[in-house]
Amino acid sequence: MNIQAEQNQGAAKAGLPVHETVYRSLRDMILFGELEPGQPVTIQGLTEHLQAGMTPVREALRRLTAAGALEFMGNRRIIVPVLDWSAIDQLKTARLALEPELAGRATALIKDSDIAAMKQADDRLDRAIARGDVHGYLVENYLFHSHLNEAAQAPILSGMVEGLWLRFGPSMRVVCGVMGTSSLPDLHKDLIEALESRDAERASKAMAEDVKQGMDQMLAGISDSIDTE
Amino acid sequence: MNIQAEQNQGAAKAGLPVHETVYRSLRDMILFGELEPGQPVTIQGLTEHLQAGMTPVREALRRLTAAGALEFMGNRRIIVPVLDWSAIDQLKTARLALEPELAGRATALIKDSDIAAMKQADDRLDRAIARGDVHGYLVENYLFHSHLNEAAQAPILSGMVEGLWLRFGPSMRVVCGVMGTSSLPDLHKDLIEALESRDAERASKAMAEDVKQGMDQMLAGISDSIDTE
DNA sequence: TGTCTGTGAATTTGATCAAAAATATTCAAA
DNA sequence: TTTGAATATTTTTGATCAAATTCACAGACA
Repeated sequence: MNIQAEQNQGAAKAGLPVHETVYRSLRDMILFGELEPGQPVTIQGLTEHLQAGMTPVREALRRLTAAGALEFMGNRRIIVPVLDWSAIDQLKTARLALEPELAGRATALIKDSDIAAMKQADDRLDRAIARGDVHGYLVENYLFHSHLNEAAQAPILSGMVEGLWLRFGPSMRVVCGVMGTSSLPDLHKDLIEALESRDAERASKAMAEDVKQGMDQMLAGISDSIDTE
Repeated sequence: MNIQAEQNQGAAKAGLPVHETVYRSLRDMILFGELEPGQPVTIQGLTEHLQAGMTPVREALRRLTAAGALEFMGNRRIIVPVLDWSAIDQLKTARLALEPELAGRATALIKDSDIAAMKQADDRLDRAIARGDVHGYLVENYLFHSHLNEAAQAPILSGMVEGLWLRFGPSMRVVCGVMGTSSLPDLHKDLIEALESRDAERASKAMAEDVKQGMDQMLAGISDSIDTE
């Protein structure tokens, strides 16, 4: 049995319905770069890959397409979206509109234990970069940000941000693969300091910078891939 | 056959898959106040109401719950969400972050024919208010805004906004019912003038005001309903 | 080039199973 | 006898699956 199928089985143990465990498996695959932009995603392929029935897979795919994490072509085909310049620009706009706001809101509410958890994630992130582990980088970076977003206690806003991450997840891997993880910006330290001193303004600014650098890197990666074709 | 089932059949004529037509029927029901906050939504009820099979209905429901338009309770039940103060506050924040941006982007791109269509929608909106037609108000108001959002040619951002409208759709009707449509703000005229003079800054500001007034009215409606219980 | 047909995948239906809610029933205590 | 809590039963509803259908694409053929 493959890794995803095992994880799917493991999640099922928790008494969750199959469509939910399938959804989570797929979400993680998208978020952490298991899927490549442009890659077709078939129902039957996933039923085998995840050891699940057709209906649960269909439902998980609908949820992901509704969120924009997958793209539904007219002709009953589903693919992993390929982001063009405009898409990345829009994602940058949306992230800049929401994530600094969440960081600001989180500052007043976040507990020391949460900050500690973020520090740990950031440490693991640094080590992942040091060993050139792209997957590890993606996981820890997501954990770092999502932990902060959760702390803001604004489920609607953080849910929207989650949707944005799902959209650019697959493209992240490609960009990281091209650029390497070494030169990636690290404003996380600044952000953590801002949180520790409960400086909402500074946290918000730091987050804005982090988002800006990340998305600009994606934009740069896109123009590269256009040049090299 | 009921109205929704007929519309569903009508949409099916266009060669669209059933799950798509079911989705659109349900989306319209949510958007235009056919469903009440707190109301349970059952799969089997919808299969009869929309004259469709189980699977397409399930898929439509998954899409809507993924968008936050419906809420998935722990015990397999789905209801129309009841918005509390925090939810409305978050929706206000998100709308203020996105819709003025879209209005600004649309200003440079919008065609005169689009502006004309918006004017017509606004006229119908005024007439709906005059005759106290809440449903007509909701429809035309949505058409007015979505027309503008489409013009911005930013499908990711306008998709996000669409999701927000789905979240507060059901609560809109309740608020309108309590307040009446007569006192609702009308910054649409100002917005249209800004578009005609291609003044992005002014269009953006006008949109921000419109959103602010609309959401503040919802917040006021909520505190009313708390007071009166 | 255009049409036809086969193949494979998506879609849809209907049936089955499992879970939760609603209803009815039992039994003990006042 | 009546009340009420606990329990059993029925019914409704959701979850899953497997079979049948529909549809889109690709290759064969005119």
